[in-house]
Amino acid sequence: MKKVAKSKKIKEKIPVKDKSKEYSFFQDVWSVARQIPKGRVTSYGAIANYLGTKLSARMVGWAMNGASLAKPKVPAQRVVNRNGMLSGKMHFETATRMQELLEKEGIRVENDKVTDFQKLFWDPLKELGL
DNA sequence: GCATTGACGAAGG
DNA sequence: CCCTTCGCCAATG
Repeated sequence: MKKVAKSKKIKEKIPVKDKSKEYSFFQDVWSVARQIPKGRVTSYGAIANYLGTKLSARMVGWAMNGASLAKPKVPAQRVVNRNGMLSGKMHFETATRMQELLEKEGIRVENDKVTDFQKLFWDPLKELGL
């Protein structure tokens, strides 16, 4: 994979558990996130599950923390928690940025959560493989 | 190097 | 049904 964008906040350091692996967990997460179809959403747990670390959904969230540093941009707004809630909206440029992006794609957001989340849910395991 | 935290999630009370 | 605890793993203090 390409090198990750240089960051001043997180330096250029990318968490890599095993150097023998050419990818980092971050990049994998971003990779999956970019494949989320427009107008669809998924959850941190689903991505974690796809990466084989479903018990580490928190790491996905952590990875998304650096999503804003990724290039091309990662549609982090399409990634919500298992409840369909925009748990990460506060990490966007503005508190309303995430919702705006989602509504722009035709996703209805109500009270900080995606309506019809279950219907719009996009499971990488089901859609990409398996 | 231990303790706390976190864009999560499942299980238990 | 709401709240607490625990697990997961990496970063941060």
